[in-house]
Amino acid sequence: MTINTTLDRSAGIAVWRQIMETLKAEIVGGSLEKGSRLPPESELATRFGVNRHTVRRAIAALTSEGILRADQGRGTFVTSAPLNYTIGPRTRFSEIVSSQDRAPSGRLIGSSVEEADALLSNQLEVPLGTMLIRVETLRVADGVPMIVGTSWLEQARVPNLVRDYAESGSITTALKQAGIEDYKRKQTKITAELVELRDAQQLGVGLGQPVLVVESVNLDMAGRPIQYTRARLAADRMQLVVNGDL
Amino acid sequence: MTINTTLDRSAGIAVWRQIMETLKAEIVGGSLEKGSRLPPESELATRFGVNRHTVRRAIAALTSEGILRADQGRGTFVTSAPLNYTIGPRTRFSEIVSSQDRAPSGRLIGSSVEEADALLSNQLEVPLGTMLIRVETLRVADGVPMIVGTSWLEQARVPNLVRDYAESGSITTALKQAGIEDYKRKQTKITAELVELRDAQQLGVGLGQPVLVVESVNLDMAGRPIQYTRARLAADRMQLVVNGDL
DNA sequence: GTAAATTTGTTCGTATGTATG
DNA sequence: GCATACATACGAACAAATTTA
Repeated sequence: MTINTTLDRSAGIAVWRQIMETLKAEIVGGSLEKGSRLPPESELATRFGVNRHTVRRAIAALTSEGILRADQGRGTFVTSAPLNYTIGPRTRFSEIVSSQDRAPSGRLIGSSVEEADALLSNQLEVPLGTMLIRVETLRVADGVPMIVGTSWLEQARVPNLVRDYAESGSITTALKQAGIEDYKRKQTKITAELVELRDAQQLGVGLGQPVLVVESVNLDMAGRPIQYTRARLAADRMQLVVNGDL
Repeated sequence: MTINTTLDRSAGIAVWRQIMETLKAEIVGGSLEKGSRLPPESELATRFGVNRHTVRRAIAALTSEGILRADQGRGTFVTSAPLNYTIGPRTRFSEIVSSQDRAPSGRLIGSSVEEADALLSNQLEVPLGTMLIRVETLRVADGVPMIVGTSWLEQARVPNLVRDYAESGSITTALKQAGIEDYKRKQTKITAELVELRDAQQLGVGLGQPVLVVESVNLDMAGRPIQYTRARLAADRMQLVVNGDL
């Protein structure tokens, strides 16, 4: 299925960029699989109703992102497949990534201690003003930034979280060292926004691009909220997959 | 909180558009409330490091979207705040998006017959070239357009789908008349994209805004795919909520 | 193995859109 | 409104690498 390709020439978005986005969406959507060959530039130019140069620029942008590779005389090929991120009761980023043969890594990019405001006290079921640890993390697969996440946890329950996370690169491991053996997802809220500057820099996403925003609450085995997270996902590289009814 | 902004001059997105998106994000984010006055153009020009002409163009775009109103001599004011519409535990996503069945305030905005391409034949498990019915629907809540959906079904299995849908306003009913008593959701994929021109018009969303894209497959009771749907949701008005007990 | 066809890569020129001052 | 600089888009031609007949 080729995605609808009506180009808008007065929206303040360059045509080559609109074509780039369309192609990327088709790759993420699965119409163009990893390893498959793109139609020739001349054919794409006809399809989009533009000059071949314009298609070439879109391809060049995708090439510099590592999504395509062009071989003179042979064609242009899809080099990276989209990462599918399945959410469910036992969502673990590292499990998802490694099951798709990619090397997972989480990096701590910041942390602070702050008091619970109304939203956080409600989500974590703690009194207003409770001291919370806030950690900012960047999750990378195969060297490609995928997710920027901000998590809040009750400081009293995980006093050494920042140190343990920095050592292991894994929240699961850090929580275990605080005596929390396992946890499960309570609820997940999903929406889309335009990327903010800091996230754009962290994710290597262009300004004006959309990100998936996933807000979630994790419960310990006693059903008590342990972690509230607001994650921003590079939408052009990821897709959430939910099995069964939604 | 003003959203910090580094402008990119060769990203294929015009500077006036980057400024427009930044201002819109601040309005959506609540920094600029409805009725409040924008800083003067000259001040915004300084803040963004651009010429006043460029700021004016961004403001003009927001004015034509009905978000701002400029009064000569007085200033520029925020005239509309975005509304939020949450899909929660009480609102089944499937009821709203693909099936549009039990509460048929969905409207048929188009239909056609086409051959299955690689993606569709894979999703629906039919041979390449199988004749499919494609239906386009628009879902409106409280008079506000929320979702544009495109569904494909095998024509041989539901030859009178369009007529039956038009009569009943319900895909469930139309499927029953084709002998398909019930169906269930197989899988849902979620990603975010920039809105396409046609969807922007249908949804009343500004170009350059993100939409949630939800792709889903429905199975009949024998486990055979019956319907593949690709729905686009106005992300600034909606939020998907997934409960942990999937 | 060679020639032709295909496909990407490069270089001109021209016109239009965007942003500044 | 006007002059300037740069980015974007188009068109034509040709070169280089590869595949196909």
